[in-house]
Amino acid sequence: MTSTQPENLPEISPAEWEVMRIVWTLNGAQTHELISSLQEKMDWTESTIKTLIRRLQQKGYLQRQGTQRPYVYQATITEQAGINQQTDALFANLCAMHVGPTLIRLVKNNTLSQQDLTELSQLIATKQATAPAVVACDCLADCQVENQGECHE
Amino acid sequence: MTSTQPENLPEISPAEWEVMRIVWTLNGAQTHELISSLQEKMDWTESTIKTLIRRLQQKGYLQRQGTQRPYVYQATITEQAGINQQTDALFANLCAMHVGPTLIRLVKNNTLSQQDLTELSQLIATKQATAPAVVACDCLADCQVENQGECHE
DNA sequence: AAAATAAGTCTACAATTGTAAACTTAACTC
DNA sequence: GAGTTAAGTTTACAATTGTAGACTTATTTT
Repeated sequence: MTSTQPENLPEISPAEWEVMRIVWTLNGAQTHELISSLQEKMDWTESTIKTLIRRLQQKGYLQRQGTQRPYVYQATITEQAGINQQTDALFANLCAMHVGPTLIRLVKNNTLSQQDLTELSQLIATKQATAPAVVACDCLADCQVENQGECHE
Repeated sequence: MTSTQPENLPEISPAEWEVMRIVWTLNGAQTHELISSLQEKMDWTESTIKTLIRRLQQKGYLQRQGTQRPYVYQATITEQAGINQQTDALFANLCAMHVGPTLIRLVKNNTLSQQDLTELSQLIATKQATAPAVVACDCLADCQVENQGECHE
């Protein structure tokens, strides 16, 4: 897997993630926008949201625009970069053997556009040229050596 | 997305996840196996590992086998179920518009077996019949209505 | 300019998580 | 069966996270 930690920023927590989504979606947002958007979805007080905004600034994911007071908060990384960070963190800890079935399941369960599917399909065709017959488990340091494929049995 | 919370067990934390991987891989394990396996990878004391084992039991993810003392700890959910739980939790919080590119990236960056690729390819062919031209953002409750596709611009 | 409001900061506190020492109990070894 | 060792339990403590009240400072309104 390729690791995509843009800098070495600390991770975005689930609650903080909700704030980032709005900022990304609106391409920057003011406090009151964040408050009203988030309160439609989450049962949070203003105070909670302000805390999350502050922590995201401290962590380096949000930056204020300008010096006048209705500040606009901007994200310091793109949404896709944020998503990559989250997915990479997750996939880095999955058994290699289970990644295939997991991706199949995700493709199955999510709505993809025609273009996504076309791209995927091309990508797969390319990969088929060099794909191995099986992907071995990599959960144990010595799995291949000692268990010779006997792990997960 | 399909939600896969097998029961309503609390979530498995990252450190706990490492323990589960070994249990899954070895199809059940004793304390000393967990300790030696994990210490090859993580810089943890025995004590830390014992704590994680205990918490996993409390959370309902590990169960002891038998009554004699070298207990064997068994997982109460399959590895794939655990992985599904983790990935579903993550994907449930991604903007629908970004799921496609994210899956493409994951397929690109991971090693898949010939069979995985074949299955994926068939799945994609099936999906192409009914896939929409575009997948709209679902970050804001009223994104479609109010922003008419203007979000994320 | 005074009042009202919105924005921002400070402080707080409980739950979860990472990390681990110390203690107890069962099992194995001589 | 006494001692050693492995396993299991209890307790602990700091960091992070979720959650939020209270206070301060700008900004806007009348």
